[in-house]
Amino acid sequence: MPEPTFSERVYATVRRIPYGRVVTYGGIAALLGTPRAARGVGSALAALPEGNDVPWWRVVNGRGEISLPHYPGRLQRMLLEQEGVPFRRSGTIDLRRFGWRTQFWEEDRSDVGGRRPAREGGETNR
DNA sequence: CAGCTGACTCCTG
DNA sequence: TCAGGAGCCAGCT
Repeated sequence: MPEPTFSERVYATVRRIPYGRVVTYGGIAALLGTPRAARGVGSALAALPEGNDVPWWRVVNGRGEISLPHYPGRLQRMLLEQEGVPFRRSGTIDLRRFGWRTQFWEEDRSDVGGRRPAREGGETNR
């Protein structure tokens, strides 16, 4: 296992999320060093097999809500509430209180979400 | 190797 | 607060 795939690294990171905490897709991507790969994180989790040891339910979107519109039984919400993570009436989670390492990327999100860091000089680095 | 798709995120009106 | 549009990534066809 010389070069773990992106998905492998995603799973490894998700396994480190503490019980009762949640992380956003973009947050996982940022921890992996690729803050713009939030979509890739979603794809990786979507490919998870049934019997896995990855707490995928602790991953939510940037607005603190479940990103599984077509998943039956509200399973993710049930599991989170079971861990003590409360949902507001609007169906969102307070990431400021339950987000793991949330304040870390609150300091600088200029790289998150498909947006590139400004680079006004217009200078071609080479 | 080109083209699509999607458990994403951000900006603007 | 909500809808529309655009950008970025990994995995599949």
